[in-house]
Amino acid sequence: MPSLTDVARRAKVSIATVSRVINNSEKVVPETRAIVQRVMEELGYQPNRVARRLRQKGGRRHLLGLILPDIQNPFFAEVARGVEDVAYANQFAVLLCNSDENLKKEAFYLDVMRAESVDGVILPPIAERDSAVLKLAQSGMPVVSVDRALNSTTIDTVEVDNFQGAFEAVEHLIKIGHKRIGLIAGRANLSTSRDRRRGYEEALAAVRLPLRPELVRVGDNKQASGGTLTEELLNEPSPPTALFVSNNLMAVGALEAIHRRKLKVPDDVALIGFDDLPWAEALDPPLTVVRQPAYEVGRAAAEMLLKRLGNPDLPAAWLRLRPRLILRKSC
Amino acid sequence: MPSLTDVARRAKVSIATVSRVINNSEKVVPETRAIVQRVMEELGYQPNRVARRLRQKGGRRHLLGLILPDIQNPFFAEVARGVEDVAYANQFAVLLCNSDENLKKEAFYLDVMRAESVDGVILPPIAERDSAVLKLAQSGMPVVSVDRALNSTTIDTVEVDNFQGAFEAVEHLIKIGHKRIGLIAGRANLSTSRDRRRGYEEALAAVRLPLRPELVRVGDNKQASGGTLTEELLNEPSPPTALFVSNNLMAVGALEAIHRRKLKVPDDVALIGFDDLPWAEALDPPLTVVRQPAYEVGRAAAEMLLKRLGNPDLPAAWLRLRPRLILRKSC
DNA sequence: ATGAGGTGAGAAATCGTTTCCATAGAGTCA
DNA sequence: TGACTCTATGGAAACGATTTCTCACCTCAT
Repeated sequence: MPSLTDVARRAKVSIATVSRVINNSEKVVPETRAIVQRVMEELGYQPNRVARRLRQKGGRRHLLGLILPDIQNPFFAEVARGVEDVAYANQFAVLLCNSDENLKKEAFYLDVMRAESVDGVILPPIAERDSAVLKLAQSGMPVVSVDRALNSTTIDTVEVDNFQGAFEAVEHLIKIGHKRIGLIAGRANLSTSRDRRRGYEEALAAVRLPLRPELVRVGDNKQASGGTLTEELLNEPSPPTALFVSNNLMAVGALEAIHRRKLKVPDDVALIGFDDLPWAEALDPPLTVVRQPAYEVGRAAAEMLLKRLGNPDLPAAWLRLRPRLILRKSC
Repeated sequence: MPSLTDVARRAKVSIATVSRVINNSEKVVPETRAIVQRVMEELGYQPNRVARRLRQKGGRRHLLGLILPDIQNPFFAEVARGVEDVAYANQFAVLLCNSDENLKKEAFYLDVMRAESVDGVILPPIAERDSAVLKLAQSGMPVVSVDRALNSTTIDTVEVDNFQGAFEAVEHLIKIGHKRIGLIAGRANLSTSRDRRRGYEEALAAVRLPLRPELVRVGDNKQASGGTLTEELLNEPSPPTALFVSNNLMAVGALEAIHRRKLKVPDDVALIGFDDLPWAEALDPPLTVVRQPAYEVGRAAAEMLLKRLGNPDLPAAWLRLRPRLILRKSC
């Protein structure tokens, strides 16, 4: 693999000149430039990003980190696409890692990010007060928190109005006549779970429906827990007639559990999930969901990060996108 | 961010000694080691991977590249998890990119990989004779081809027995009485598409059923094309009574199209897809599929790559995993 | 007491860039 | 013509590690 030095030697100029040609910074006389470019062509030279990054402390490394809690969750996959498309358009590569909702794994990857000296990091923090992330941000690394909020006002954030989305969903269930509405809430410590739960509670309160703790369960955002918790709820002495499930995977789990009980959706139990699924239409029945603009979330986060790289002194930005209730057949 | 030099100065030793402590290579007297370690602790020192990579030409960079055609396809997401878990267990970070089935994008990312000097690259090649990938491999970069085969015998490959899977699926359709079986094939230029198609053809031939070209359509592996092609097939003068769909996303599209026509699965049209889906059970009806061991594929690929890093002179390995027909309700 | 041998640690080279500073040569102007 | 400014280019330092070479010092045997 040829290096700058090889090119310089072959073109009979100094490495400084070659570097100038590459970065077409300062002036290089057209003839010299032509020669150098020809030699680069001949040798198939390509600058070594590692060396470049080492030297260039202030500059763009054209690399950004994305740490996702679960790449198998279609919501995050869609966020990733949003990030990735913006990155690619700006010739950034994305270093994508999976934290598995595991703080230790996240810490490992944050270290990797720091050590790889990426330009910035985008992530849905695993907990609201995630000290590893806060520390990284304080050390000067640009960080954008997506989907979930961090307990800090100085960090760029892109989130969805979870309260509003949940409120509308439960409001809809009430409007079509449900009085006993169960909630399968998301993992604790997540701003999203809290906000969605609050939406559920206030939608009930708004029409003076009692909040029944026995109809509320807390899951871990995975498909399996959606199933077992739904079974628990259906086993209650007087089970709910409708279910609001705080995340997409758990909603699928809930649907499966209901099928196992040979119950009909929506006649026996109505169901609304949070987060759309590309295959929601093909489910039995097509699932009513609160759709988050996941792609937009990713796109906005990446753009926010790039903007911050351009101007590090910008005040922290906070973007809240609107979710949308998509009515299908499950309620 | 403290550097080796800072640690050395603070510990009153040379940078060489600090380096030796870090890599606990050669001998360092315990006392010195203790001092250095204490200082590293105090300063929160962490070696800079960029600098390390620059120098260390032969050594492990603990970074591997994964280029996926579509991260939103659950099959690839599962592969990614397999890769990622092995990587994490060996303290490797994964540089994950999305080629979007786009050769130009893939080429860009391959350049990034080379420039980032990753240890090796894992990818499902976008085409069978993918010159960019072959060139990279020839330049000495370890490459593992997953899921899809490359037109080369010198590249490590992990694939699934697509022929066998398709054969069994179509054989099953025949066994339950279908005679007019449609095929929605995958994108051309893919070894997987070719093998699955061959499985379809030979399963028909095995029982002397005619191969009807009008019942075969070629899609692009995306959900939308599954839908439109299914509609085309259903519009045929004498439409198929069963459909074998060569990929998971297209199968979902097919299911939706069938629903749009108010037809019943499996009574009006039976359906088998290739690739399982985490939510296949919740579909209407639960989808019969040929399940590929996606996680295993990723795991095996990562292990193969790590093994090659340990011993570059190993002959090329070729692993073919068995898929499994999972009978649900769609046929 | 002296030389051999072993061991721990420092000095310096190196990786491939960027960038600051120096300089040669050309051009400009009085 | 000499002083002065440009400007294109070269030289060399720096980035932060690894690694080779070298050396000082200690031990032990002769």
